[in-house]
Amino acid sequence: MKRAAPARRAPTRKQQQGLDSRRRILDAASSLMTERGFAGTSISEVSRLSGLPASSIYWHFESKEGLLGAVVEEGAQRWFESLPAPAESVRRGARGAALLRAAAAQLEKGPEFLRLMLLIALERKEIDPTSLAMIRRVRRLALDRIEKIVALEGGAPGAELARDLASLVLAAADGLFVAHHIDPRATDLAAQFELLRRALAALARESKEAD
Amino acid sequence: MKRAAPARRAPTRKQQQGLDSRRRILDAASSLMTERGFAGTSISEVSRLSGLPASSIYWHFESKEGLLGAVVEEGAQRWFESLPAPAESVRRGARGAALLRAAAAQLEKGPEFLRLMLLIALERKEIDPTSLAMIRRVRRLALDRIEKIVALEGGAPGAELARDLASLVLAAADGLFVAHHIDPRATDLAAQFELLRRALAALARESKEAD
DNA sequence: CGCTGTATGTAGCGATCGTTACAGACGTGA
DNA sequence: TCACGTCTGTAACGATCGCTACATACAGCG
Repeated sequence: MKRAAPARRAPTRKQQQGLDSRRRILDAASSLMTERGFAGTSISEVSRLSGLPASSIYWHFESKEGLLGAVVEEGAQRWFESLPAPAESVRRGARGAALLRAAAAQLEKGPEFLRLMLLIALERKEIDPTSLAMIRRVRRLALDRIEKIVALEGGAPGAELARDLASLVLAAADGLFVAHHIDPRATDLAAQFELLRRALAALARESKEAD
Repeated sequence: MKRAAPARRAPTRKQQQGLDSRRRILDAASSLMTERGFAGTSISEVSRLSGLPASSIYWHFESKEGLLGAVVEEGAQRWFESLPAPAESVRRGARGAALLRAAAAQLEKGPEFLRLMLLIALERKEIDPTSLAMIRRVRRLALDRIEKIVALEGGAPGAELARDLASLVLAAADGLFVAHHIDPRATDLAAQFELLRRALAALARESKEAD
C-alpha cells in the first residue's frame, strides 16, 4: 500500500512522475532542514516549497523522521558520488595541493550537506540512530581519504600519526566551516588551510628527522 | 509594567524570589535549547523543567526570542567571568601547556555554552542579530586570548601569523568538539590538541629559521 | 469498456504551539 | 489596615503542528 518501491520492471509514466515528486520533496526538505534544523522545519513548509500537498509527502515517506532519514541518506549518497577518484596518480611532489583541494572541495561543493550533518549532530534529541550512523560512516570515509593524502604527502609517516593528522584536518575543516559561517568576511578559508598544511608538513618533517 | 528591572534600591524578598525564578527559567531554557535547539524547545517544556507556569516566563521575558537572547547573554557573561586571568605570569618556557590547558578548559568547563553557540550559529533562520553579535564578540575575545598565548609560545612570530594561528586553533577546537560529540570514543581530545600544538610549534620554529 | 494500482487533492483530526487575560497570593510602604 | 506593586496560578485564545481518511485523477492492462 504505502512506501513506493523503486519500480521493479518498467518505470511507467505515472511512476516516473512519482519519482520526480519524491525528488522535489527531498530537495525542499533538505534545503529547509539545512536552514532551520529538524524541529524548525514543518511539513506544511515542505509542502509549499515542493508544490505538493502534505498527503503526497506522506505517501512517499512514512513520517517526518523518515523524511529526515531519507534526506540524510540522499545527501550522503550524493556526497559519496561527488568524491574525486582516490587520486593514485597524484605525485608525492605535488606538495599539499591535493590535500588543500580535497578539503576545499568538501566545503565548496557540498556545504549544504555539511551544514545538515553538523546541525543534526548537535541537535541531540533522539535523532534517529540511522541518521547518526550514516553521519559517522560519512565522516569515517572522509577520514580514510584524508589519511591517504596525508600519508602520501608527509612521506609515509607512522600509520597512527597519519590517522591522527587526518582527524585533525577533518576537525579543522569543520571548525573553519563554522567560523566562515559565523563571520564570512573575517575568515579566509584558503589561507587557513594553507597554514594548516604548512604546520602539518613541518611536523612531519621534524618527526622524520627525529628517526 | 512588564520586564523586570534589575532592582534599583533594595532587593526586597519578593523581588529576590523573582530573581530566583528568573534564574531557574534561564537555566531550564539554556539546558533545553542546548539539547534541542531553539525551534525544538517549547515554552511548556521550559515551564515544566523550571517548575514555573508559562505566565511567569512571560512576566520575566517578553517572548520566546527574548528568552533566547537572555540565555545567550547570560551564558556569554558567565563565560567571560570563567576566563582565567590573562596569565602574565606564564613563562615562555612552559611549552604548550598553557595553550593546551586553555583550549581544553574551554571545552570542559563550558561545553553547554559552546554547543549553544554552534547550534544557533548553524540554525540560521532569522536568529535575532543581538545573539549573533554576542557570539561574534565571544569568539573575538577567545581569539585574542589564544593569540596572546600563541605569540608567547611561538617566540613572538609575526603579528599576522599569530592571528592566523589563533584562528586555526579556535577552528580546531570547535571541530574537535563536534567530532567528540559525534563519536566520543573515537576522539581523543587531549592527544589531538597536543598534536596540533606540536604542528604549530614546528611551523613557528621553521618560520623563525627562515629569517 | 471496466479493473487495478499509483499519485494527488480536500478536509479535517487531536494535540500542541506561543501568547494572553485575568484573578488571586504575597510582601511592602504608608 | 489598606492600597499597591510584584509574582504566580488557571484557563483559554487562535494558529499551526504532524498526520490521516477519503475521494478522486490518471495511466496501464485485460
